[in-house]
Amino acid sequence: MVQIVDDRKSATIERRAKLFRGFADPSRLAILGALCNEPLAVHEIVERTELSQPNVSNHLRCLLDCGLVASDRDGRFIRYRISSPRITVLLSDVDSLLDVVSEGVDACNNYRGE
Amino acid sequence: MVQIVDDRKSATIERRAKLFRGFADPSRLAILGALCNEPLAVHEIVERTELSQPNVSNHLRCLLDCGLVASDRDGRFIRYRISSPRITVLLSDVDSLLDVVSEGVDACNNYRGE
DNA sequence: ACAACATATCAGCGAGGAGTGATATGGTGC
DNA sequence: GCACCATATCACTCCTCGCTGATATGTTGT
Repeated sequence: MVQIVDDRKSATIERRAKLFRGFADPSRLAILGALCNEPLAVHEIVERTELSQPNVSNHLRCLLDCGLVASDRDGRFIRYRISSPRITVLLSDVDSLLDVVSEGVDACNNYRGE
Repeated sequence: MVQIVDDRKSATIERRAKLFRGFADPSRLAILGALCNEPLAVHEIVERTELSQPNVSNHLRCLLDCGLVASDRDGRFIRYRISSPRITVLLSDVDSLLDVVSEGVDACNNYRGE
């Protein structure tokens, strides 16, 4: 019983962490940022983010499997788009949190992030 | 000019990524989750999360420097608390996003997260 | 069917972070 | 001042992730 509750709790935490990790990468954020404006094909994402094509594809695969983006075939293109408005909400909430803590985040070098 | 804009943009993306990375760890999420209910001293966090004491201290240092938590000395204890309600907002955003994508997140094994 | 473009996949390398164990610092009450 | 508790710090190892380069798959027009 306690076991089950603990398992559930940690499962939830693991999920949250995993989802956060989906956002915790500059490349994926760049991709999501680009897709926030409009759906884009892979080569368009490559152009705008200046990431390599395999790199973009790899991240898109990850984002797709996680359900953060969706894809539609359009001729020989594959058009990707944000899967849920909640993602946009999350991204803008992060920005408003950054308004408060950006200074500290920049300064934090413990587990350095750059 | 374009340079500057690009730098700013990427700086923002880097910041977002760094901030997300702050949340992208089960231990830190457990700590933040514990602190969401009430301020706690370190040893209390250790008890509730069942993490090792040095581990908790390390993460607290990181969270403190990033400005995600704040601390007050109380006798020989040091009491930590969530620094901004926006953090709670962010955490609940993630949960509501998980309502939609948890299935996919569980399934995603590309960059495996467990 | 073939050429050209769009996208996906894979192996391998390099780097950064998380946890541990041992130890140091700091505050408290006797 | 000393024993004790609370917290912080440090060195080290392991593991995972992200990027690249080469290549495969797939689609379209001729």
